[in-house]
Amino acid sequence: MQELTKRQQEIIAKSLGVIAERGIQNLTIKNIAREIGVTEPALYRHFPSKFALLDAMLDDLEEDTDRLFREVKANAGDDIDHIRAFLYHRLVQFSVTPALARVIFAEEIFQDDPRLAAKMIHLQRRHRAQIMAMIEAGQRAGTIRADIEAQELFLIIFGPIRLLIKQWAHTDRIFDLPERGKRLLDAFHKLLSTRLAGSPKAFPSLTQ
Amino acid sequence: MQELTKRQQEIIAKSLGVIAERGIQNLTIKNIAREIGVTEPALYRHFPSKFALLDAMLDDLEEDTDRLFREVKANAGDDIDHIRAFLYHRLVQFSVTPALARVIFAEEIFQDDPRLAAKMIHLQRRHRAQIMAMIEAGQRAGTIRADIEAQELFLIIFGPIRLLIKQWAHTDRIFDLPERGKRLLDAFHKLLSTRLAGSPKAFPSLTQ
Amino acid sequence: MQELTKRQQEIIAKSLGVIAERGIQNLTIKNIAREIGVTEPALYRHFPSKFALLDAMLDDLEEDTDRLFREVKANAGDDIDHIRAFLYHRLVQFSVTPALARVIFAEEIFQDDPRLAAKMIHLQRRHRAQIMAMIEAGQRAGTIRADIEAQELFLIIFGPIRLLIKQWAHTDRIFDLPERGKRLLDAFHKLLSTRLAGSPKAFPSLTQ
Amino acid sequence: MQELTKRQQEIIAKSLGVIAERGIQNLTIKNIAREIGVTEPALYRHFPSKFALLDAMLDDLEEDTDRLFREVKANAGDDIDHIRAFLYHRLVQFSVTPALARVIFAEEIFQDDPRLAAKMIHLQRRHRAQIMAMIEAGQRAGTIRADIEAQELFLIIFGPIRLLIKQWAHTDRIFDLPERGKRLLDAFHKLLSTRLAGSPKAFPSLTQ
DNA sequence: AATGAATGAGTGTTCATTCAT
DNA sequence: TATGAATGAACACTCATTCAT
Repeated sequence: MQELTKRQQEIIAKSLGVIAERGIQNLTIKNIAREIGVTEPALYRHFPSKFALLDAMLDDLEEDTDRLFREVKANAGDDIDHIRAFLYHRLVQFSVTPALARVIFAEEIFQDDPRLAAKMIHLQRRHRAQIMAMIEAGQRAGTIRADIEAQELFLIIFGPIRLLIKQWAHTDRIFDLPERGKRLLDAFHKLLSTRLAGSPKAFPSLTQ
Repeated sequence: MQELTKRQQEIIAKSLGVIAERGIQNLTIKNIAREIGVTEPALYRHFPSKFALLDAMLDDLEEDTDRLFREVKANAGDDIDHIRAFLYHRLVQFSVTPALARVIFAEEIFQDDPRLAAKMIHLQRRHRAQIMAMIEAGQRAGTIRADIEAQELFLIIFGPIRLLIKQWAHTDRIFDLPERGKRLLDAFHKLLSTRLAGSPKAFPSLTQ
Repeated sequence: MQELTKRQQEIIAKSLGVIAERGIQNLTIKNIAREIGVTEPALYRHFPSKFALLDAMLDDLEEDTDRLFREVKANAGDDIDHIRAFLYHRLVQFSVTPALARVIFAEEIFQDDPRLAAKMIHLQRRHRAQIMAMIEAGQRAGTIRADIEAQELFLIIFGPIRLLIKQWAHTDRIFDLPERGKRLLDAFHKLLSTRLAGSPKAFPSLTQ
Repeated sequence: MQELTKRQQEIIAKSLGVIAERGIQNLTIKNIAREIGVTEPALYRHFPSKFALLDAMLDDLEEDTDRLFREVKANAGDDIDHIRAFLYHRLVQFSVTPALARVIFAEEIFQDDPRLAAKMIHLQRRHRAQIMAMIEAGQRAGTIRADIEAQELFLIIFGPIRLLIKQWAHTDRIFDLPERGKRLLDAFHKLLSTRLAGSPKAFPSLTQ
């Protein structure tokens, strides 16, 4: 989790580009090198191995997500607002950097290296824990319906978002992801909030 | 979509075995051949290419799903019952043949071959259409809440199920998938049904 | 230590050829393949890895040596005759297959793989034990001088032979190895035998 | 054979360290640079190529050996004493700088570059000539038995020493090399000296 | 005197596929 | 219906070396 050099950041960025355009199974050293305009060995000056590159990529991803969690929590609103804001800005993030979506869904491939698989699982577990904590807090505070267990609510909230992202990625990003996401989040509001109907809060814009 | 020979069926079955045990990225001709106990060229007697094999595998999958749809619809109950029954039996199917779960989530890899990608998308589109039709029928019949569009309801129903399956696969199938699925489906009942509370129908057992 | 196929034997033979001509550090898959006249992947049909190839080569070597030991012991003569016969025929073997000499002296390179290093050491230990046993038997029988410990005698016998082989290999095999060996073995006779002077036995010719 | 700078000497010393710890086949520019704590290109300030480095290393080696010869000859004693003293102090040298042993036995690798190979051979030839001269002088003076040719005596003296060093290096230097060497040298005394039994001279300690 | 960034050639290895038998 | 033997293309990675700074 150390600081990345400029070049390392560039490599990760271009790698995400390769993933976005050709899928993660085509994220080869050769393809990355070609994208950057150098030969393959050049990459090894910046990352000691492909594993290290992917590892740094996942770290980057985790940091991004953590930052989003922090920013969302720093804003006003109750727990349900926080969850909705997190998910919304996540979708915005994806729509800006579509490769992230493909990375998220690439567990199958990370599965190949046990260390990356472990990291991916750890990463997902942490995010799940964050969301779960918000849900439970909302249930205790009475803003989220409590007749369904938090465990199930997590699936009900996160599952549709994931599926939406997947549909978006698979339809060549034909629709506006955040826009469709809003409708989904409104539905969440209707389904899960204990507040009487009434338009839910707008999403605060974040610094990044 | 032609009839498969006994040997072809065996190859597909063993291939699913390889996927279940080692992931789809390890579904190589060599691994399949080893599993069956023949040499690699032998496979080419039965399928002209790896593509053809995967193609047949997807056809198989589609047929399975279609059969499940038919059986579910043949049973009594309203639309919401049908949807719940379909999803429940899907989970049972997965828990019996875990490889199916990995195939479902392997779109990334099928993506490599445009023909397979198209087929995968077509397949998913068809299933989505079936579910959507049920949802819309339920909304018209007044059994499913109509204040959320069918489009969103589809995400809200299918997304959590997919995520549950993924969690199950990624935790080495540590929990009982159909059992956890039931709790999720109960939650769906609470969220989506217009019927007053009351235990939802039990799931009919199907022939297969 | 299983049976080798014809092709495997050929590969080992050609590999020895590569070693003889270009040194063991140039024993690359590419060079072997080129020598045989196939592409590199073809070799992997016959040996699963380069390690397996080298492993089989060492096994072959050990078998050869063991056979020589057996044949030598089957001949008449006392222990000192056996030792001398073993060494002489070893030199003949080397002069026929010069690559063997380079393999013998290639421990440095085998050292790279811990499994091969272990095998090489095991192999040398076994041969040393065989020679030592002969020396000690000779000392007990009174045919070999006993005022020097067997341990030292082993060095005194084997060391010069090794050095002679090395000189021969390093001078591009300019001299007749067995011929020069004979003179060395005669010297051994003078130095180590308790028998009165007199020409030592001639070397029986072996079947192979 | 020009003077080496301080930095060049350090590089050679660290290179010997790399050889001692990881073998000569791991003597890469990268490993040397890492050992010294600089980047790879830095080495090229001090040696124009890896060849030049190895070349200087061999020169160093030769100089060391020559110095030992001179010092040994400067001491009292007859030829057989000189030979024994030379060998003994060589063993001491090796036991102090184990890398030297690995260099000595790395001819295989030097073989790759014809210039280094030539140098190595030249070096060995010169040492051989020195030893041979001593042997022949001893034979003329009547202190070394003359019924075996000097050529063979060289093998009989140098071969066992080399083999001992090799055993020592290959057993991770488990035994005391000079100590075991003494016993070997005592055996030489018994075998080669014409002097009647009686403890051979002790080894003079040298200045270095 | 040293570095950051790069390279051409080469390493062992795996892949889907072909072909003669 | 299967095998033994092979292949072209690709894979991640290492090597000694160069060059601008």
